Amino acid sequence: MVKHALSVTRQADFAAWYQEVIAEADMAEESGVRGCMVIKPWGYGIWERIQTIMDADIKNAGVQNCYFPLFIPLSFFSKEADHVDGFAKEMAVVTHHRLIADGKGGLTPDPEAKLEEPLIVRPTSETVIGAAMSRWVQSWRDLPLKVNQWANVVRWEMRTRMFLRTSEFLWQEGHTAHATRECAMDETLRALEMYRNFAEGALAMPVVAGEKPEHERFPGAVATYSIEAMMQDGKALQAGTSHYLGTGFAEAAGIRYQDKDGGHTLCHTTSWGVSTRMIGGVIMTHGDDDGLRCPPRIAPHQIVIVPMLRDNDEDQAVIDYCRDLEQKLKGLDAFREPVRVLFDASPVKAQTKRWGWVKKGAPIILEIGPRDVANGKVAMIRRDNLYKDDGKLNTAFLEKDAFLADVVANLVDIQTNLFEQAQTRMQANIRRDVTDMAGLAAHFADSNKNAGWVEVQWSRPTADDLERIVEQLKALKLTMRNSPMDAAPVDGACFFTGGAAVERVLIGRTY
RNA sequence: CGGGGAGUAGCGCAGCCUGGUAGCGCAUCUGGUUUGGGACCAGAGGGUCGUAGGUUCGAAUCCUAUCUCCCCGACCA
Repeated sequence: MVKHALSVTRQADFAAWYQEVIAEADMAEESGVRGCMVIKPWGYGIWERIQTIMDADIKNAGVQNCYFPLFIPLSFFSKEADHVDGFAKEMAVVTHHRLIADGKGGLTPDPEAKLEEPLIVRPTSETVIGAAMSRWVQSWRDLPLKVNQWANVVRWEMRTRMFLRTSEFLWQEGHTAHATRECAMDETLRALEMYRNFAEGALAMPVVAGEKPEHERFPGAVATYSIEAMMQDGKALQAGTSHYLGTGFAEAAGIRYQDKDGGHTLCHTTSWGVSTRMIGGVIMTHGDDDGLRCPPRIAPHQIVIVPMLRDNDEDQAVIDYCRDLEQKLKGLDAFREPVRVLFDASPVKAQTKRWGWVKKGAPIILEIGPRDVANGKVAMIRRDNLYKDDGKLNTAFLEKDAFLADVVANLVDIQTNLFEQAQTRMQANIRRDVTDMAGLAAHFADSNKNAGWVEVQWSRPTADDLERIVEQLKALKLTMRNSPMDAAPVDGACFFTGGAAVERVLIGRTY
């Protein structure tokens, strides 16, 4: 029987396990403000890694970073009707600009300082950026216009969960304007592919990229695409979205260009984003009963050196040996970046440090004691392979030089291993042999097991027909996730209507 | 936003029913003995009991309001 670092297992209570990982890995904590969290150094460090890698991808695609205001005038926001319908219910509104004493020792908004026009706190920035684009775009020579911002946004959520759905969250939002529908669609799909590659390559999180059904679209979008990841409990997590917005936002904001013939034409716009939600996805994709397993590419520290100090004369030799290792490791490159190594010299017991780094998910933990110094060895723990078959810690005692020669390959192997484990699990849990609603209900009947997703063929009905289907699925607590880009061609009848199928769609439970 | 549960030391909890100025385990600090699967012994420090009102001679305890968290539902780019 293996003794695990966490008190709750995934099997026993997945939701409680998820919260314990966040607490024990010291990633985030409650803030006292409803739905808002404090992101602590280990959690924020992972976010910084996500930013670093994705920011390079974004710039590589010819997109430039900007910053737009947190506050949006209500009148800007009101311009696109569908957009308003989608977001109005969850908006934070600023109505005053000054506080005065309330006479009871506290403060209250000064009624004299009411804003003439309320400001909303951005839930997304299509409207302000659209206003800027309308100034920036004059001629066909100004297109395409591609900007991105890293920012916080606020959506007044009724029910929140750390990283997965918080009232305030951090994200990047890319916004582009193009001359034609084709160019805008290319950009929408480019962003989607960028996200797929990032999720799979950097987060080691397999995803299905596809188009959202009509009723799951972003408010105001003509087409919405997503990457969907499967968590260890089988639920889907929408981990990134990309929208083709047509000309609706351009019309609302007045984004027009003068073409070569002198005519004024509306632009086609896109927007796309990923958020701190991805961190929740990493936890639920790679975490185990000992905490997080952080993929090396996004681990703030890829290798942590823990000295086994004993408050005696041997300590200095151990410290020197560790420092030497630290310097040699820092000179190496993995994934085309310098290796990130931490020598954890904090005045804490070695065993406590070890389990702390296990829970945080540091990919490689080195334990260095006097015996290693004397023998020229290191004791290495790989976080993706923590235990031996007998349940004991799988510590490898390696010659220092051999360790240094293999360490980059080990990091790459951990990254690959985490991806393959998740990939195998996802593929094993997508079923394609469910043929009717009764079968679907039966498949998802036991909510305790990982039911995964079911892929069906459908005719993509609209209006009332679609609504009826959505209601049927809702009764089973199911939703349509997306229609995979790389699904097999259709070869049968619609799962719901019996008509001719036009595409495949994934059905599952969701976060 | 509806239903349910909870908020007492850094963490996990008891005390509340039956009001009398707060306790346990872990963690922390000091000293000693230890040390490669989360050490042991001894001593010590730490809490306006979520917040604000009310009842009372007296409130963690009773009443009211409110904030935050968790679960279920509705909602959800």
